[in-house]
Amino acid sequence: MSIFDKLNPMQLEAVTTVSGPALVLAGAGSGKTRALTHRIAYLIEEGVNPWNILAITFTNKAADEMRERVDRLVKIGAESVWISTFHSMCVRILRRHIEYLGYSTDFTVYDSDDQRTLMRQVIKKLDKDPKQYRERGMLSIISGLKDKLISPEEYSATAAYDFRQRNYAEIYAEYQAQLKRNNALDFDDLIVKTVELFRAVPQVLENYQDRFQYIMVDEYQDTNAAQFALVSLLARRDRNLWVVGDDDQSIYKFRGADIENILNFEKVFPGAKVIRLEQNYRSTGNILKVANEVIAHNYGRKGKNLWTENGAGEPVEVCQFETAQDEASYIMKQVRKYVEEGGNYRDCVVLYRTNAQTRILEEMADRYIGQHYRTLGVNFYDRREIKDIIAYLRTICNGRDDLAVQRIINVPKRGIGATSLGRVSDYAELKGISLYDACCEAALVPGIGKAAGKIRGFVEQIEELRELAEEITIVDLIDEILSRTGYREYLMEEDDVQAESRLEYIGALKDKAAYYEGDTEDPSLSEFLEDIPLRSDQDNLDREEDKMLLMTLHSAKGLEFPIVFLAGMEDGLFPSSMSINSDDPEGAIEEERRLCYVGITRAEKRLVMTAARQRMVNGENRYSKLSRFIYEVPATLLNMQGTEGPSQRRREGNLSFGSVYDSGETGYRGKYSFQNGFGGGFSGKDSYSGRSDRYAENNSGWQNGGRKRSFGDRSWENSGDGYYPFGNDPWEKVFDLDKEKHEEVVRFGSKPVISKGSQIIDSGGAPDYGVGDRVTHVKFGEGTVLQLEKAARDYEVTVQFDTAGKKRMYAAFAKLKRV
DNA sequence: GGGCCTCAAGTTTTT
DNA sequence: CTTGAGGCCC
Repeated sequence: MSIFDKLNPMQLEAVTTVSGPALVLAGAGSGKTRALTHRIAYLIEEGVNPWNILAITFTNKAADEMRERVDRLVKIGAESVWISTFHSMCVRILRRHIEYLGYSTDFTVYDSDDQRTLMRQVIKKLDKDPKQYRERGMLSIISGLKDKLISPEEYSATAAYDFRQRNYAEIYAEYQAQLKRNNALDFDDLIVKTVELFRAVPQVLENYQDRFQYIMVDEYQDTNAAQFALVSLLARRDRNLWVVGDDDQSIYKFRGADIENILNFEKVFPGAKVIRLEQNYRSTGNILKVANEVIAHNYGRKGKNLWTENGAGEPVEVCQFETAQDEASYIMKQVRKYVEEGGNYRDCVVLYRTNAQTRILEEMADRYIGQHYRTLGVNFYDRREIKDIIAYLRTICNGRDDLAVQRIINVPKRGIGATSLGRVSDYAELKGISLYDACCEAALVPGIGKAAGKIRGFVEQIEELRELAEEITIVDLIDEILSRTGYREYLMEEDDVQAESRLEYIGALKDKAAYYEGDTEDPSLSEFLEDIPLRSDQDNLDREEDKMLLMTLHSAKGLEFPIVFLAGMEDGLFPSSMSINSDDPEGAIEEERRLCYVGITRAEKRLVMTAARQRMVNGENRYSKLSRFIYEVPATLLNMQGTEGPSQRRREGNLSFGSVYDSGETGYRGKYSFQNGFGGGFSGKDSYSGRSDRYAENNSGWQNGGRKRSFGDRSWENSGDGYYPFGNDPWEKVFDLDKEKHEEVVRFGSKPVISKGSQIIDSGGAPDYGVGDRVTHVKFGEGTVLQLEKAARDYEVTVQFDTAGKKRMYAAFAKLKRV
């Protein structure tokens, strides 16, 4: 019995395709990684030297997992197979050969934070208006250019006649020059420079072509033009390129992933064999049907039809709640129930569109399931305290790292401000030395004055630490940094609330250092620091730990869970209003739809999609309908559960609209314009004349089936009842009366709601207290109202608090209670 | 130099 | 609401 006997015919076909270009279209849960690893085993069995095999993934996690599986599958020679991410592969190549491109081999890799710092300096240096040329915008333009392998020179040539583009070109060129001056590469450069190297030095390319005769690429749908060029160069000679991907799971277009790479594979590699893996082993029949229905709404697909032999399973659940809090507590209660019935926390995951949603979910998780959850959120290495400590380590390790020095020279405060730093920096540039070296001779810097002594203090600290670093472990070195520089005290003083957790994170960094030192033959600080920019939180995801996970949909790619909650299934949130209102709504929404498909197909047994009618977004209450993606699924496939308990808000009665539209229970007369982008689903042009309650019942197939309805330019037939099955949303009643001002006060029950443009702000209305009344405030305690005046959208109240002094605030936010 | 204030902005992000 | 950056004043 061979390891290949368990493969299905298509998998076997994929695995035994040894030479020539091959495109494996692998649907979600169709055994993609299995095919990949088995193919490596097969190649070796067929006599291919493991040394000649290269497998490229996007994440460290995927690479680690593949490594492990190959090791298990292949007994001899597995360790010689090169399994790596695009980026770490490029780092390895560049550390050997980058001198051809005029960099030195000990280059630093800049992470996104470093990039922003550098970009800020570039914009300042070139004296560009920071309002018009924002760091983030510039970086994304440059990243987009690099993804397409467009150099500053090439871009500059095409941008000759456009003022704005000329400025972009100038910024790009300067940014690149600064990187080079710092002997640094950003993430995109890792790929770009490797391609440059291969193009510039044929013998190096040949060297790697000899080495990598069999190339495999995972998640091929996520490659960008630069990565494609890299792979093409390597595979050009032998044409043994085997790629696996799923066009329906391409969710990184916004980062330059070019779906065309997969759609055009056969054109670029004539004679390519195309193999489809369509049997899904992961999900129940119902879940798969829902996934297929949703993704069928996309155009220009390669076309796959996923099927499964698994049972139908339970229907997919859809639950809409009044608020995001209700939604979150429902999810957590469901998890708790599942565990009480014998399940494990680790079977469950909550997926959502934006990181902003984590707060409420975590709050409710704390309340209902205690510590049995973990959030994949901000990257560990992106935390401020971790970056600070790393900057110290970087400075100790290598004095030429200007960015690191800039970060810490005044953290904790040493009285070295922007002016002094600027003087030292100018001096450094003038003399062509590094910032740190300039600090070492601070006394010579013109106009430096008293700051010289302070800078000397900093240099002495670093020098001491540098000497220590020779003798002690990295773990101890971190402790020395904390105590000698006063960083620990600095954290304590800065914010006592977060200080403790920040110190815990630093503790975690020490753990990582300890692990590295224990695990490495000849540990060195520079090696420890070297690949930190290439590491992410995802790498340490521990699925063995019995904890429920919270993460964004993007982070969930490649994972699977018995029970998946898709939270925030609201139009405007998912798909995001950004996508709905983008220049290319069709394309942007298709990408969101693929993301939805990714989310749905993570589920093995149970899928619950939840939404809130009302959610705080950017401090404002936003009302939303269910996501359009839910309406793309025939209602018969879904178990619509309505809200958990009756809606308090709806019981308050109907809205009335200022003085113009004041109505009773039945609804409103007049012309209603639904706000642009608000709540999703309707564009600014959409309007309805008549009674709003009729709108809910009769217009556009709101609640009855068989009517055509549309969102923007797209329209489709309602395939049955079940649309908007949850009664009248408060949202329905909110609209924009005054188009000039885009601002109107409407009344929602007893509570006025103010709308502004496409946003809705909750307001407290007239306070139930007056001047002279005694009131309490959650934070400030008791006090006496001194003044109360009507402001533009709210009342402004001035209170003399007994202990907290005099405060002036908005009534709606102050939430004062009469005593 | 640094504290305080105001203002604007705010997706997703494997590396 | 939250965060960050720049402006202003001491």
